[in-house]
Amino acid sequence: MLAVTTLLPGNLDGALQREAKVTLFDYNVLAMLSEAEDRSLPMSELASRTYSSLSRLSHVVKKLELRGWVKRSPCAEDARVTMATLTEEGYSAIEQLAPAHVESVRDAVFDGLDHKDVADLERLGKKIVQRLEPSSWVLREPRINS
Amino acid sequence: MLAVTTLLPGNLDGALQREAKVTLFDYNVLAMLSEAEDRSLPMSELASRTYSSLSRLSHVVKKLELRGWVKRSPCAEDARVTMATLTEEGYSAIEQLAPAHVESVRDAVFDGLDHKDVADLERLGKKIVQRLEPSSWVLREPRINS
DNA sequence: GCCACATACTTGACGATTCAACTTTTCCTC
DNA sequence: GAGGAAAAGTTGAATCGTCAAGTATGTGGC
Repeated sequence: MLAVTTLLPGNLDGALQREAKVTLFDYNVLAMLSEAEDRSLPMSELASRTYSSLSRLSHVVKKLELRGWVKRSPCAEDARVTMATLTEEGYSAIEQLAPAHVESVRDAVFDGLDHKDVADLERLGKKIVQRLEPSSWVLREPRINS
Repeated sequence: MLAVTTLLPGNLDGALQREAKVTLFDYNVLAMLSEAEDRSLPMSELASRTYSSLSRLSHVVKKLELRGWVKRSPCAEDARVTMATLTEEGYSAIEQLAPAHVESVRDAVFDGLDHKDVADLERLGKKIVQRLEPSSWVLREPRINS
């Protein structure tokens, strides 16, 4: 497990880094925003979807904002929350990055597994996440179009 | 998978950090040394067993040396290699840490899985490592006393 | 309607990690 | 046996992540 949890992020991160000076975590932030309604999420929601602390996210979003990929704005209903929104540039950025990243993931993981393996992987992954973060969104997800 | 590879190391690392100001990676370095012959390994071998770069390992071993847990010495046969050796203090340190860490791992992973799950986990883990680092020691290990 | 507590977020400092450069020693080839 | 490539480490700078502290806003009890 140590091998997997060390090598896999390292591998994916390395590929993204070489490709575009972007971290796996950066990528994931952009990805979550790109899939969200209005390409926007409150910081705390984004933190929980990326499994990160608010602090870490705050630093990273600042960096991404400097690159012009994300912007932050206050929320009308609750003055405590900050909304992070993907900009057009941010959207094109992730659109460009996605194919190579998907390919990396396939390469590193899925090309070596058959259908049963993938099903097992999902089952086991969920069981483990269940213990670590029972409230994680991956455990909800009823998959609308299945 | 992202959830697992993020939450699991985070969880274990956090526990060790709180317990003893030690990283999961530090722990792993100590553990690998403690299981090695003479509690010693060449830096490069240690790096490969901990899935780290030589650079990362070098920094960490320097830190552990400062704590008095590890010492480094040149190797007679090959003047390029330096040997990392666990000191007595280092050994007691990991002896003290181990029970709590094992408990964390059980808690986070194995308590939620049955026997079949564990077998599947091993199979999948190996398949993935196979693609990422075919030379990894976890794939050899014929388990002498099984 | 005020006090305490919880939530949402930011910041700065510190420690960890990566990256690129460099040194030293060994191995290979001619 | 000289020259060049590869292997083993180390180092310093830059980036990343974590932690503790701080601010501002909301919420619930009395």
